[in-house]
Amino acid sequence: MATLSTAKMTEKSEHKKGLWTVEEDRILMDYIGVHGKGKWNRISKVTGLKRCGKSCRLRWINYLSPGVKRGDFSEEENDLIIRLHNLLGNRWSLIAGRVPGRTDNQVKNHWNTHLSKKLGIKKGKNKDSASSQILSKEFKQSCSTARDLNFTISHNYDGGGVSQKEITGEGETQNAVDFKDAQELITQSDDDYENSSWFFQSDLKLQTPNVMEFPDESLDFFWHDL
DNA sequence: AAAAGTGTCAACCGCCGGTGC
DNA sequence: AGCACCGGCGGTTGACACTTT
Repeated sequence: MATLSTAKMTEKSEHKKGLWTVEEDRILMDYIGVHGKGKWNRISKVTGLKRCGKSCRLRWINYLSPGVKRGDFSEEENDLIIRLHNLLGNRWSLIAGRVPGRTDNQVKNHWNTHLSKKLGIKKGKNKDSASSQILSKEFKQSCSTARDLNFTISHNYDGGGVSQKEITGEGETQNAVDFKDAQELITQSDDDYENSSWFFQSDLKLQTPNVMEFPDESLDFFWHDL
């Protein structure tokens, strides 16, 4: 929480670092109350607050924003995060966008400190789990909007009863219908995630990169009943 | 009681993409 | 086209709290 004790000024920058004080929070809140969000780099000029724009933005998003939920994660939230992480990898902002009241930083911290342990996942440079790393640029360029999408989700199940599932969509209505199938795959997960037939990507070869290329809003129908 | 070890999480950093000039 | 600026992202760090010895 905010404290006056350890904050230091750097040699190079006039911007303060470290934990935010109550007074700094108040200044930032006042500024946003008057000017609204955005233009973060102007805050220090307008208010005299010795914080860089990035720091202000982060403080607002992760702490001061009224929509931010505090406290422990519920079982439902854990469940949702695990499912989404399995699907999206370390796309924390995308995951957080589907967990009401939680920020990407909260979700990321919670995953790293609680859920990854719970699931027995070792932290490391696992590019496989962070499947966003292997996105195709061509795909990115070709999928600028949800309506443009012709997506394919492939699953290789050994034990899940589905050896190969391909889902394609052409236009919004068709997508909504076809994604019910995808949703079924997702909801096949049971309570024991460690034993879940769809959890380990190395076994599954769940090819999420395509899915992850969807614009955030285009996923609404996909997550609808998740 | 105190030192050492461990866990948690707020905040920082570097990078990247979008935008405007 | 090239540059600067800004906002956003994921990875990482470090201060503090808590637990163990």
